[in-house]
Amino acid sequence: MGVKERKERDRQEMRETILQSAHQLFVDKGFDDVSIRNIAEAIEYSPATIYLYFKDKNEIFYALHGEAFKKFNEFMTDLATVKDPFKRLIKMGEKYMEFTFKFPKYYDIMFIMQAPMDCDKNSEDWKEGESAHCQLENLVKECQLHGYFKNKEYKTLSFLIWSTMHGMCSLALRDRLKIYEESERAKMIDKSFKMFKQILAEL
Amino acid sequence: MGVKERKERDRQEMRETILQSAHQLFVDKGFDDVSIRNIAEAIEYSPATIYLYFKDKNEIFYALHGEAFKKFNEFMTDLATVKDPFKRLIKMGEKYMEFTFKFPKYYDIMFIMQAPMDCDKNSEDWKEGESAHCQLENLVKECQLHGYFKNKEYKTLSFLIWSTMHGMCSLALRDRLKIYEESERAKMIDKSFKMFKQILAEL
DNA sequence: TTATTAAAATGAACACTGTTTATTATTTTT
DNA sequence: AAAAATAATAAACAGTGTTCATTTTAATAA
Repeated sequence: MGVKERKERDRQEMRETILQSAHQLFVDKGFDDVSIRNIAEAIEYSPATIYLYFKDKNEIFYALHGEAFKKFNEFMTDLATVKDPFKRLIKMGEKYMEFTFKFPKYYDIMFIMQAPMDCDKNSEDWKEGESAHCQLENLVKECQLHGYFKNKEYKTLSFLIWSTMHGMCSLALRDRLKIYEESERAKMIDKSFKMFKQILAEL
Repeated sequence: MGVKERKERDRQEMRETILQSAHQLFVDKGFDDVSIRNIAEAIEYSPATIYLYFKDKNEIFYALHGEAFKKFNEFMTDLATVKDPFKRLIKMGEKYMEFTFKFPKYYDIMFIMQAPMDCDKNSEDWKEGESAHCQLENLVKECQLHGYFKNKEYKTLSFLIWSTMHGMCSLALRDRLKIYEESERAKMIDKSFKMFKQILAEL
């Protein structure tokens, strides 16, 4: 009598359906510009039904947040092909930027959006995020084994690197480069990243 | 017959009143959590009246955006007391962080918030922002005159410095330091900034 | 001072938003 | 086939930014 099991499967399926629609709408328009009614319409259910599967809009946020990090980690997998750890670190930076500008709504939900971040640190969704950060820290550590970053605490340096990358990306994403001529904006990011690479190399 | 002049004065006064209330509410609750009706109630006028003085909520955003930068520049004035340009740059970083955590809603509106940034680059409000950035660039240039940052393009380096500071501050403000233990979070920023200073000094 | 004109303020509405609840429709169990 | 449990919904609530026809207030002209 696997009726309970089937019910649970149906439930998960419905959650998945909702999340898929939410996801699609979200990537196009961003979290704030997608309403529960939009999602409901897309899956051809009433708005109230959504609330049978998700506590509120924020719970959908968490799920998408988790998905975004999953996508991010997948995006980073081919780093493994680069043998030299320092080169891999640089490649990681390049891919970080690529991800940012290819999936701006993801980046937003991952690192910028104000959202009740008082979530369960033990949840599935959160692990993907921790994994991403762990990868950076391990890579910095590995660099140290190869003679880079001497007399630098790897945790602190990792955060500093992340901050720098995030700073550039988020300023660009949130249109704070208007101080520069339009033609220079993209170049600014490039040159800045180049200089950053150089600084890291000489560290 | 200075009636037209007085009318214009009244108009500006009303704009000021609205802005002051908006400002107060905004600093407490943040832009998104302040409604036109809130502002209207505070100044004891009907919501529709606001629209006689501001095109929409975004125009109020612009004004507050400008005010924030003004406040920021004022906050930075006492940098002048530091003679050595490099020390002044470091002090600037310290004050940048101090401003961020003292006036988080300001920082938000200045550097993080998604808002139609397709504004008039020639407006009053914008100039304060440009001035702030100009100060950084000039300071970096001055450092170069004193032997710092050799073979580095000052514009690019300025942006890189800004990015790093913004990265640290905005990640903290938007609660993205949950990967670290609660007790370590504040220290992380401190240590990270310390390392940044060291790197800059050796550049 | 009164009538006319111009300006300012508003109440009410529109089309949205997230969310809750009482009601109805569908399944499962007895 | 009847009763119980589950799922889905329509309708409502309280809120949002914004617009517009109407009314109130102030300035000008007769």
